[in-house]
Amino acid sequence: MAERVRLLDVAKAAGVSQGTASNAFGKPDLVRKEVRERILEVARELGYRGPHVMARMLRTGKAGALGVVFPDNLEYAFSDPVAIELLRGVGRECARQAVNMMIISAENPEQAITAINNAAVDAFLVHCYSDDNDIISAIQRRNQPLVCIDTDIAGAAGTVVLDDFAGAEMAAQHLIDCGARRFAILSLQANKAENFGPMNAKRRGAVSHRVVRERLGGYHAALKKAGIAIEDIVHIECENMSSHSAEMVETMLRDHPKIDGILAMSDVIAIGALDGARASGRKIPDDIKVIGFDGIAEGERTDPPLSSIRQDSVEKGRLAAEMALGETQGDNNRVLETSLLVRGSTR
Amino acid sequence: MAERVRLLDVAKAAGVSQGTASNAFGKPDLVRKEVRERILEVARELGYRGPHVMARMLRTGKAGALGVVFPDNLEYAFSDPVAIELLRGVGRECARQAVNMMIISAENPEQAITAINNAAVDAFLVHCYSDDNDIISAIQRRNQPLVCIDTDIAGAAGTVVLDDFAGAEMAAQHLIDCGARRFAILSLQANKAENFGPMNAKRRGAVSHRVVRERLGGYHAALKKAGIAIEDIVHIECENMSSHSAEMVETMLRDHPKIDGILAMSDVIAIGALDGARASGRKIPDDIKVIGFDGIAEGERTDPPLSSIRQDSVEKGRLAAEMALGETQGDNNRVLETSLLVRGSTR
DNA sequence: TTGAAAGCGCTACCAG
DNA sequence: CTGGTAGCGCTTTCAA
Repeated sequence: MAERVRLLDVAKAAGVSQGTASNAFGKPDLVRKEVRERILEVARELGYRGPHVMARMLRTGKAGALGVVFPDNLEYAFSDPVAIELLRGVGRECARQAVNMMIISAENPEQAITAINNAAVDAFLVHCYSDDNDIISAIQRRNQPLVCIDTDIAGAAGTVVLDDFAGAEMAAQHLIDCGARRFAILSLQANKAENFGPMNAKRRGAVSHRVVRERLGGYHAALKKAGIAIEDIVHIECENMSSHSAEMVETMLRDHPKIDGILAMSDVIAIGALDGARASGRKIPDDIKVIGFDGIAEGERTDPPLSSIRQDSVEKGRLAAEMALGETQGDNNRVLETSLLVRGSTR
Repeated sequence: MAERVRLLDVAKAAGVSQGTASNAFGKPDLVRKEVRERILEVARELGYRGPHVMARMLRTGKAGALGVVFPDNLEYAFSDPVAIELLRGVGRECARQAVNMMIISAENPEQAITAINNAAVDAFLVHCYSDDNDIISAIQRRNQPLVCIDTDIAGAAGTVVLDDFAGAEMAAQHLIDCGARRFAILSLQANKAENFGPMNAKRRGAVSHRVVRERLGGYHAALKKAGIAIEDIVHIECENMSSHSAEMVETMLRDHPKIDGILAMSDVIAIGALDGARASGRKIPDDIKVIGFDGIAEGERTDPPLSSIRQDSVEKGRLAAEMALGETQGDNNRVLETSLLVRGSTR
């Protein structure tokens, strides 16, 4: 590889100072047209590739990139449909603001901390369920704007969450309206430690993930209002994977054959629930009604199509990116609304 | 915000030279344990946040990130299931090599060029169909390793493509084996210019996108061998969107009601074809057989489940990332194989 | 408008 | 093992 041509070389060859040459590239208005064109011409002749990115970064202190981190599970970003929608929204806003998008990737938490420390970015976006986390501390140590999605983090520059309580309440109320009386709740992971399977009262009381806590609260509120005792509800903690929830549901229906309403905290879980219920010989929605949460596109093509609580994940991502990149203008705590999406699995 | 603490401040306060302080962070083995611990202690007291990323980059010349570009359509990355699988593979390899992943984002080609010039990365990965492209020129101007996926680019450090010809041949042969005789080919976009709708012979001769050219060749080879004249095949160029291909197929079946085999160049297109055929009153696979290309997960849940040519997009992405980040070891032109995936839409 | 020169903060080298 | 120091390539004052 030939030796790199530097701005100074161009300046000398063009007979101008380095400062003027710099302006020819970065602030064309400040250089007389004639001079500017000569500089660009000389640059081309010398094979100058334009200002060195890292040098400019160091000088200006701007990275021109937004860091995106998924601390709970770093490969999750490209596996979960909801995370992908989020990324689509983030990408859209980044494009609008002419900023690149840095996905922080790592195989384990320790490596993630290094990855964060090595990332040349101007701000961070974090999607996670938990808030006590070495990864998050590492981000905060960088002392750059940090916006978190779906959880509250102390000291964050902004927060974008859903009105999860209201959404869950809506879901449960809908199943009640459809005539369900014996409920199972399929929960997302509730704590840092993986502990899948039936949840007893103690575990339900120790939920640390905000999303799970809120949605559980919403479900319970609606069911209680309908005269259903919390103790009569079956609670199961699932991995956010259809194949896993399908198994869980098969087992569950063996132990609790009278269940006629399933409240799933994600559509991915709900889709597995449809499979599990069908495999257990149930007709949906006649024998069991199922409602998910998120409103992902895949829910249109399940058998039967999945009812859900719709959220706008794309907009959630876009908004978060806007907050992270923005000049912290005004309201930094956004709560987005959800809506009921009725499809075949509940009617 | 408080004034930034620099490494020199730490060094002074700890009574060591800047070089030693640097080593305490970056090359701990070179510093006596006792000294190192004092340095780290002092750093903590002073609130030093660790080496400045951009400064280190400038000094070492390493960015610790891989740039990923989708020149054909910059929002495409998070919309197309195949692109997402690709990203998952790229992300996996980046994680393995402890490198972050920079998604180049932009709203238009001009802005994309700026985005590329502003990206602090060590190598580029490009997924595209066309090879003549201002965006690609901009990447090449950076003079960094460039690996391209699904197309050949002159001067690339590496290339990962599919054996598209063989895959397409397999698809067409399968439909023939299933008894189809009157074919329609639903093509991906064939050229830079969008020109959706029926393709005449002239347009078929002017296909610039490698993937389309190869797959078309494969389809034709198998059909010709079965005694079917190319002129009797209906060719339609589709946008890679199910809703679009569904419309196209409805129209097509009105004009060519006897079609009994559909060869789609992507599963996304094929899924729309299923919808369109069903809307036109056809039974699948009895009246029409449909086979896609890619083998995406969504194909399992369509009605009926979609037959396809399976490719391993995750591995494709991973391999490309490995080549881009690697020391250019050995074979830089990989051709991946495909396999036939028979499901309900062809039996 | 243009030129000269001062760093941005760090790592790598070389000498001890 | 440690210290001193050059310089990565650029942008941005400040003066002319």
